[in-house]
Amino acid sequence: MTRDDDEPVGADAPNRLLWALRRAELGARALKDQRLRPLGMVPAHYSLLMSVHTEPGLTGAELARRLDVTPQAVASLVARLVDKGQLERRSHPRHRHIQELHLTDAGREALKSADAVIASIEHQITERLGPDNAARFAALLDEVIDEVRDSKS
Amino acid sequence: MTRDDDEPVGADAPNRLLWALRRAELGARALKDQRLRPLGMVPAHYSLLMSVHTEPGLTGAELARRLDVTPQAVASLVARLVDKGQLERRSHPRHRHIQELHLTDAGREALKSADAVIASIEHQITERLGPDNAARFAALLDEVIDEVRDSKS
DNA sequence: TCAGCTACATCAAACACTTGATAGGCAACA
DNA sequence: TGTTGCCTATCAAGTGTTTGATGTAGCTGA
Repeated sequence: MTRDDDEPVGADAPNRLLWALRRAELGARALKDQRLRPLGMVPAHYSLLMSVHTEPGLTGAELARRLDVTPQAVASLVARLVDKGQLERRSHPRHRHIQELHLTDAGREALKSADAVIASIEHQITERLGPDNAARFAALLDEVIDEVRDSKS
Repeated sequence: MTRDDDEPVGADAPNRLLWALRRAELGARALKDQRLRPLGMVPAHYSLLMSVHTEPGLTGAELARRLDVTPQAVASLVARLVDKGQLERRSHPRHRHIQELHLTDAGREALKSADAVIASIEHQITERLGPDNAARFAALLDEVIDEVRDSKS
């Protein structure tokens, strides 16, 4: 019986970690989407508003890097949020053709509501895992982020 | 100073867990994509082939549920993989208009190469975390999956 | 001062996926 | 033995994102 290589792939054990990571993120995204929708918002809008709130004056290009999407995708989102009156474009003081992004009052209000929803999901998960495990989980995620970032470059 | 609510959202601490989860998955996906591309494959193809390998005879609709996408998206992927000769449609013995999906030899070969790549990424992360932490990480991910699945329904 | 470089923004086309709607077949139940 | 209901597959249209390419403005070094 020397036909160990008959099986094209090993048991699913080795792939479980990445698979679980994908499933968890997929599920979390779906949940966020479900609970954000009644507020007329989608996760992508929330992420963008939150980024601008954290770093006011961000440009479209920088935002694209933060969110890991293309500048065009950001432009599309920004256009929509500007239409909704939640976001504001201001021209950069030094570079005229560059646009700084800032939240409007309506944007801050929308973000506040959305953040309450996100925080509640966060809280729900933290409660399920327990505080210690939640902290450990966050630390492990950070290490995974580091590892994949390093080996990508 | 009773203006604690001046800040629309709390510190980014409460949102760190979901944010980290998203970043980790995003990074992992990018890494998979980067290393799979030289093999002429994308993560979506890999997932599909792996699912069919694990459960031969899967139908398009069932596959859609496994992968959390719509049947149409699956049909599109399947069509491409059939063109590449890696996947085969067979009509279901009882239900004629239903198509079972099976890997071809070429598909098994492609999956084998791709799985080696994925396993190496998995191994790399496991090594970084350490075996104990990797196991704990997988367990925590499973719990998160459970939690979001339960609260979605 | 003036090339060359870099970075931002944006237009246009291609692509992938979703939502919505249609058709056909099997099965269970009256 | 119809007939209702569910599930599958697939077509068509709409949406969001990426890829590719263009124009423009500031920075840098000769």
